[in-house]
Amino acid sequence: MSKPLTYAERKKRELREEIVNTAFDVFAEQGYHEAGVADIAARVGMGHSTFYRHFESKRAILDQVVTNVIERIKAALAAENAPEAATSTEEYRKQARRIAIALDDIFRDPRVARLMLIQAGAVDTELEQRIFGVYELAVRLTTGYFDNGRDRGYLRADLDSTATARAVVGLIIGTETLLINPNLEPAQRTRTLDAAVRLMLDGIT
Amino acid sequence: MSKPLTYAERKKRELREEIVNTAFDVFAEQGYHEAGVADIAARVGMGHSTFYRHFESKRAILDQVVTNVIERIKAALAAENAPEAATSTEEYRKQARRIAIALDDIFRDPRVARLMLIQAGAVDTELEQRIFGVYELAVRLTTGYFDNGRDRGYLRADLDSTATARAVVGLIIGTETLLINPNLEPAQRTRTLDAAVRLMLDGIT
Amino acid sequence: MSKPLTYAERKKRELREEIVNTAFDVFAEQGYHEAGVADIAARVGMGHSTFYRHFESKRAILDQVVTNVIERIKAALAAENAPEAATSTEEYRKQARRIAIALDDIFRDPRVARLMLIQAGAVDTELEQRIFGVYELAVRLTTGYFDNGRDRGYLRADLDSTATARAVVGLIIGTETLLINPNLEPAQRTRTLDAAVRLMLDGIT
Amino acid sequence: MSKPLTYAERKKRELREEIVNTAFDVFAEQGYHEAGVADIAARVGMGHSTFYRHFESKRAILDQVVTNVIERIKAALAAENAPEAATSTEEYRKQARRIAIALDDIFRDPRVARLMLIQAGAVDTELEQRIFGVYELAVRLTTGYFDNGRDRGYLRADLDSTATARAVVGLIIGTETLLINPNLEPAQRTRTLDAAVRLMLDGIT
DNA sequence: TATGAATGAGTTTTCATTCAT
DNA sequence: TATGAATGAAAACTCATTCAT
Repeated sequence: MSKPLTYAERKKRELREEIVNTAFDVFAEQGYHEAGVADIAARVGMGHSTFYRHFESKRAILDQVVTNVIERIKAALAAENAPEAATSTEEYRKQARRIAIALDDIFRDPRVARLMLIQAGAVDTELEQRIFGVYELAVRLTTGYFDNGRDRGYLRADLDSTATARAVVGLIIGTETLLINPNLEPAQRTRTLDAAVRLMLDGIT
Repeated sequence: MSKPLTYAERKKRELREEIVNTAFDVFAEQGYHEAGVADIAARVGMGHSTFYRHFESKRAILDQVVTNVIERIKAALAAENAPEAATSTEEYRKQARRIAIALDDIFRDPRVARLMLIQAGAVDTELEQRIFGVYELAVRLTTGYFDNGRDRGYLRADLDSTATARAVVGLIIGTETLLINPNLEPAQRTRTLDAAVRLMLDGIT
Repeated sequence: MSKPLTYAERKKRELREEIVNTAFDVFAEQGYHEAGVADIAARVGMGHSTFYRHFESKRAILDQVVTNVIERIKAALAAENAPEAATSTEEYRKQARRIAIALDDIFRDPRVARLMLIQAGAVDTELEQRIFGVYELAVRLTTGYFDNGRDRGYLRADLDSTATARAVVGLIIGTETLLINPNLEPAQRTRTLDAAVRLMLDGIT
Repeated sequence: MSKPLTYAERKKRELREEIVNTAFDVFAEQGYHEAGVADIAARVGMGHSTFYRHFESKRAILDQVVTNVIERIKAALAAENAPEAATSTEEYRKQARRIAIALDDIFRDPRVARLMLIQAGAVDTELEQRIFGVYELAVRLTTGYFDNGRDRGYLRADLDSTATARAVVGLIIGTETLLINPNLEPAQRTRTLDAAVRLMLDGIT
């Protein structure tokens, strides 16, 4: 599928990646609107007009950054994408925990959390739609798990799978949002995530 | 406490409120950064410089809008602010539902949700801190409820109250965030909220 | 020439004068461009639109203030306006000193100095012309004194009366300008003025 | 001290100088407050935002213009900065004339005179202080000359050197101010300056 | 008549993007 | 190709003046 690349092509691709990565840092730190193309270019160490040899616009690179993150999220969700896998409550709990850990692996990076949960939604409608698209994908996948679990009998029979899936995805992104708060003691992260998983499985009662 | 107001003072106050309200609409619809003072003024039907007779700056009116919303949230939280109130599981369930409904009453207004959950965090650090401040207040109050419930024996004895409180608040704001999505069928709102409350109380298993 | 004024007319005239006086203060303190009509009105203790019942514009009141000062200067110059008066060197020295004192009486008021020597010239061409007009009037009068003194033999026969008159008027306004400097010790004022008069009469050699 | 400059650097520096020079013209002609950044840019023949690539603000370029002029004035004053130089009345007269000519060389440029003597003082307190600073420097230097001349016996023994120095500096700036008047016949300039020097040396009597 | 309210013209400044070397 | 230079569209904000009560 991929032809061998010339040295120049490889170099260019590497630079492109470096720009994306730097933009990721800069957008997360300063916010998309506060950040300037010049900030990104300066941090990469190149002239700011060179930026435009690699990306169409400031908006375009944000798209790229977001796309990358979304890919990673989708991959994390897909990895466990075998609703039939779990056959017992115990397996189910483990599966749930694995997914939680996989997602948290992505979101514990403050850049990811800040960009996806705080910045991206505020840029424009199109990006907002993309974010909501990911959320709804997660909801659909989760619905699948729930349907499977209910069919196999280790989830409540009266479970409203879609609605509950949405609540669970909400639980994840909401909790990750709260964990962005830099004033929190680090220990709270693990405890909060444990509590979230436990909440999902057993509720508080 | 309140002196009798002259007609002019009343008029001025009303206009101020109208501006705040319009700004609320405009910020929620277009986003804070996209919206201009001129947009707000035009929608109120006044010259743009008149805006500055009532507010110091664009940023200042955002503060006012956010302050108003925060007040309402605090009021909603405070209304049920009697951790000892519930003395049985049943009462507890009702109390939880009441709080959920009260909060949802506020957040079902798409302006509130868009502004607080999508826009405000992306404006600047100071506003972000205020938002986190409200979240943490909610966490503290919720922790109180949980401690009470655990003490009285109708909540799990091994409940990590603070961590769980954070997860619950995350559940609320995350779920409300997902419910902003305008592509959702309206029916999903009720079902999702029910599922969220149920999730909190009983988990999925 | 003047009919008896009604009470209302007198009141109005008084208020007008108060506004002029206040404008004088404000323009001198803050500078014409920095000062706002609102500042003047506020200090008089009236609404700012009332200002426009008494003056056409911000520029118009500056004109009035300047006119008043120019009147005073002209009066001071005219008081000694009798070129033939001095008949001896001694009388001449006294006359020169009297004029210097009379002018300094006007310019020692920092408002006058700041307004006339620093602010007024920078407003617009028309006002600049008026200021230059006063200077040239002073030059003409001084030329008259010099012609008289030369005719009577107590001034140098080779005196270029107009050119010298211009230098003398320059000496006055330049010295007064330097004396505006608030960092100067008060004692310097008298000494500097004495030196200026002495310079004019005897030179430094 | 100076590294070789690239072509681009030279170009940039030249443009910067051209902007400063144009700003000088514009400020002198229209006055600082009346002039807009757009006027300067338009006259240079560039877009108005380009201005901001070279200077921080409108105020900043005024500072630069004024700094340049002050440097020239200081240089002119320093050139004769050898109070001991003159040893006889005759030498002294020549020295005085040289200084007068050097200063007039600077101030005969109407831009210099208008900017320094009319505009700059009216901009803000900080600039006013800088102007007064130059005047006081001139006073200090002049005081040195006078002390020297008095010590050597070719100036009046009762000369109040500082006060007289201030009067002389006043004489210079005041006379230059009067010579700004565009209605004056050109011949008056020379005659007035001669008269001013003569006034300083011999007085009118 | 006196006033606060309203206004819009005008100014400075920023920054994503294009141009020319 | 890489870059600094140039640009203009846009936006926030000010204030002298007019309007309406």
